[in-house]
Amino acid sequence: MTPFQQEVYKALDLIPKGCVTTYGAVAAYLGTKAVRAVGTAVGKNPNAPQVPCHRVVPLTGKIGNYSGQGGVATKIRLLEEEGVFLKNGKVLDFEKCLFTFDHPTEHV
DNA sequence: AGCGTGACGAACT
DNA sequence: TAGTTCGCCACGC
Repeated sequence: MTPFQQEVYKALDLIPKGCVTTYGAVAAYLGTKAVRAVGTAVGKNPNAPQVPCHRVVPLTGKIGNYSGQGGVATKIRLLEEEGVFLKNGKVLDFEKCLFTFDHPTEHV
Protein backbone atom coordinates (compact mmCIF):
# COMPACT_ATOMS: atom_id res chain seq x y z
CA MET A 1 0.00 0.00 0.00
CA THR A 2 1.45 3.33 -1.06
CA PRO A 3 0.55 6.84 0.16
CA PHE A 4 -0.45 7.65 -3.39
CA GLN A 5 -3.03 4.87 -3.35
CA GLN A 6 -4.36 6.08 -0.02
CA GLU A 7 -4.92 9.49 -1.55
CA VAL A 8 -6.70 7.91 -4.47
CA TYR A 9 -8.98 5.84 -2.28
CA LYS A 10 -9.73 8.85 -0.15
CA ALA A 11 -10.67 10.80 -3.26
CA LEU A 12 -13.01 8.02 -4.37
CA ASP A 13 -14.60 8.10 -0.95
CA LEU A 14 -15.57 11.72 -1.61
CA ILE A 15 -17.71 10.73 -4.56
CA PRO A 16 -21.38 11.09 -3.59
CA LYS A 17 -23.65 8.15 -4.21
CA GLY A 18 -25.46 8.22 -7.51
CA CYS A 19 -22.54 10.04 -9.10
CA VAL A 20 -19.41 9.06 -10.96
CA THR A 21 -16.02 10.61 -11.49
CA THR A 22 -13.19 10.24 -13.94
CA TYR A 23 -9.59 9.17 -13.56
CA GLY A 24 -8.60 12.57 -14.87
CA ALA A 25 -10.62 14.29 -12.14
CA VAL A 26 -8.95 12.17 -9.49
CA ALA A 27 -5.56 12.85 -11.02
CA ALA A 28 -6.24 16.59 -10.96
CA TYR A 29 -7.47 16.33 -7.40
CA LEU A 30 -4.26 14.62 -6.39
CA GLY A 31 -2.33 17.23 -8.29
CA THR A 32 -0.95 14.90 -10.93
CA LYS A 33 -1.38 14.91 -14.68
CA ALA A 34 -0.94 11.21 -15.09
CA VAL A 35 -4.28 9.48 -15.11
CA ARG A 36 -2.28 6.34 -15.73
CA ALA A 37 -0.84 6.57 -12.27
CA VAL A 38 -4.33 6.91 -10.81
CA GLY A 39 -5.69 4.05 -12.86
CA THR A 40 -2.76 1.93 -11.84
CA ALA A 41 -3.18 2.76 -8.17
CA VAL A 42 -6.90 2.06 -8.21
CA GLY A 43 -6.57 -1.13 -10.21
CA LYS A 44 -3.85 -2.36 -7.93
CA ASN A 45 -5.89 -3.78 -5.11
CA PRO A 46 -8.97 -1.88 -3.85
CA ASN A 47 -11.31 -3.87 -6.01
CA ALA A 48 -13.17 -4.65 -2.84
CA PRO A 49 -16.27 -2.63 -1.81
CA GLN A 50 -13.86 -1.01 0.58
CA VAL A 51 -13.73 1.88 -1.86
CA PRO A 52 -16.35 3.07 -4.41
CA CYS A 53 -13.95 2.42 -7.24
CA HIS A 54 -16.96 1.45 -9.33
CA ARG A 55 -17.88 5.14 -9.41
CA VAL A 56 -14.78 5.87 -11.43
CA VAL A 57 -15.04 5.84 -15.19
CA PRO A 58 -12.94 7.14 -18.08
CA LEU A 59 -13.66 10.53 -19.67
CA THR A 60 -15.25 8.72 -22.56
CA GLY A 61 -18.31 8.04 -20.41
CA LYS A 62 -17.74 4.35 -20.87
CA ILE A 63 -17.38 1.93 -18.00
CA GLY A 64 -13.71 1.36 -18.48
CA ASN A 65 -12.49 -1.59 -16.49
CA TYR A 66 -12.97 -3.30 -13.18
CA SER A 67 -10.80 -5.87 -11.45
CA GLY A 68 -13.46 -6.87 -8.94
CA GLN A 69 -15.70 -9.88 -9.03
CA GLY A 70 -17.65 -10.15 -12.27
CA GLY A 71 -15.47 -7.45 -13.78
CA VAL A 72 -17.17 -4.67 -15.70
CA ALA A 73 -20.54 -6.41 -15.38
CA THR A 74 -20.44 -6.03 -11.61
CA LYS A 75 -19.26 -2.45 -11.93
CA ILE A 76 -22.33 -1.66 -13.99
CA ARG A 77 -24.52 -3.53 -11.54
CA LEU A 78 -23.20 -1.50 -8.61
CA LEU A 79 -23.76 1.77 -10.44
CA GLU A 80 -27.33 0.81 -11.24
CA GLU A 81 -27.86 0.04 -7.57
CA GLU A 82 -26.87 3.64 -6.84
CA GLY A 83 -28.98 5.12 -9.57
CA VAL A 84 -26.32 5.46 -12.25
CA PHE A 85 -27.61 3.47 -15.17
CA LEU A 86 -25.66 2.27 -18.12
CA LYS A 87 -26.57 2.12 -21.75
CA ASN A 88 -24.64 0.27 -24.37
CA GLY A 89 -21.66 0.16 -22.02
CA LYS A 90 -21.85 3.88 -21.41
CA VAL A 91 -23.18 6.01 -18.56
CA LEU A 92 -26.57 7.65 -19.04
CA ASP A 93 -26.34 11.42 -18.50
CA PHE A 94 -22.68 10.90 -17.79
CA GLU A 95 -21.90 14.60 -17.48
CA LYS A 96 -24.88 15.04 -15.17
CA CYS A 97 -23.75 12.31 -12.81
CA LEU A 98 -20.17 13.38 -13.19
CA PHE A 99 -18.44 14.46 -10.02
CA THR A 100 -15.34 16.57 -10.61
CA PHE A 101 -14.24 17.12 -7.00
CA ASP A 102 -15.76 20.55 -6.86
CA HIS A 103 -13.55 22.02 -4.18
CA PRO A 104 -15.30 24.45 -1.82
CA THR A 105 -12.13 26.53 -1.96
CA GLU A 106 -10.51 25.92 -5.28
CA HIS A 107 -9.24 29.43 -5.88
CA VAL A 108 -9.53 31.51 -2.77
C1' DA B 1 19.34 4.21 -12.20
C1' DG B 2 16.75 2.51 -16.00
C1' DC B 3 12.92 -0.21 -18.24
C1' DG B 4 8.40 -2.07 -18.56
C1' DT B 5 3.60 -2.00 -17.26
C1' DG B 6 -0.96 0.10 -16.31
C1' DA B 7 -8.88 0.50 -14.12
C1' DC B 8 -6.55 6.62 -19.14
C1' DG B 9 -6.42 10.76 -22.37
C1' DA B 10 -5.62 13.38 -26.25
C1' DA B 11 -3.85 13.78 -30.80
C1' DC B 12 -2.93 11.90 -35.38
C1' DT B 13 -3.70 9.31 -39.57
C1' DT C 1 -15.57 7.43 -37.51
C1' DA C 2 -12.32 3.97 -35.98
C1' DG C 3 -7.86 2.35 -35.04
C1' DT C 4 -3.29 3.41 -33.50
C1' DT C 5 0.47 6.00 -31.13
C1' DC C 6 2.57 8.80 -27.67
C1' DG C 7 2.52 10.81 -23.07
C1' DC C 8 1.89 10.93 -18.51
C1' DC C 9 3.25 9.47 -13.26
C1' DA C 10 3.73 5.86 -9.93
C1' DC C 11 5.37 1.13 -8.83
C1' DG C 12 7.99 -3.21 -9.28
C1' DC C 13 12.19 -5.49 -10.82
